Amino acid sequence: MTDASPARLRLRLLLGDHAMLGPGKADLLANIRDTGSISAAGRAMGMSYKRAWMLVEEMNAAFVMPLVDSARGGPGGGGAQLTATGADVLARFRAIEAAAAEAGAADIAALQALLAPGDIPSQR
Amino acid sequence: MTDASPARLRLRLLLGDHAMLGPGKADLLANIRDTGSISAAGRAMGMSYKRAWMLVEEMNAAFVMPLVDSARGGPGGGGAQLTATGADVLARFRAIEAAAAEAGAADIAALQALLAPGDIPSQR
DNA sequence: TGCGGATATGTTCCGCCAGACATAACCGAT
DNA sequence: ATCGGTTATGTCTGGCGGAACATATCCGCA
Repeated sequence: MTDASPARLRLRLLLGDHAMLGPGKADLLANIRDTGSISAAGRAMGMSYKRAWMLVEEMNAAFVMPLVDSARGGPGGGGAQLTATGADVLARFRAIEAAAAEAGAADIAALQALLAPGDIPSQR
Repeated sequence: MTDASPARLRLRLLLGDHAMLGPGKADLLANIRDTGSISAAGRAMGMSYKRAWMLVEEMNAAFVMPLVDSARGGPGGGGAQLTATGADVLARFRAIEAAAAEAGAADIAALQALLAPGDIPSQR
């Protein structure tokens, strides 16, 4: 069956000592790629610019190369795009998400079958 | 020192509408099974009894059958053990964790190779 | 050459969640 | 009958993360 239900598996990678990568940063990367701007990406996901920028700073600092390339001024006042490393990191995180969801699909379904009625999203 | 073990992938299952199962609850289940007591399990993991009990209550409410069976009074003042459902849920969660870690191992390693020096735990 | 939009960064303030503390009820054991 | 250890549950408070607000800076463009 096609899995029409929403993503029910959130995973967070503890890569370094304090460097971590989770759904929030991944979504932010995707939105930056789509919008070409940190502030627009933040707005798109109801996140303050400051928070978005802090996350970008964390990611840029955590890896050998920045994941997001930003420029002040310029056409439209400035902008930001993913670097090749950024696109790679995002793609790999999505791949891990997909692989994990697939690998655990059977057990996840089994757990959902044990859920109490009323907590099941399809049956409100 | 808290994390000498290579815990590099934390996953959290969003099973129902608001029911979620993560590493904290899984560890709590394991400790309850080992100690036979909610309070002892909480102490073992540096968690207040109240928090431990709240997590147990959440889990018991989320599933069709309780995961933890508890009794007041009795030998030793009382106690708690995992039900068959509880043991099953715990085992399945561990299985999902293992499967996810294995399924994403290659990409995780690739991401770690992109880490900036200084954040790498193996090079402390 | 000033304007505008975006990045970059600091400060202040408030909500809320986690833990500390308190208490009741339960029941085998002594 | 009392004690002790545990479950069960409420209240209160402090800290902390995040939101809101404020600015400074950059640079293409009209």
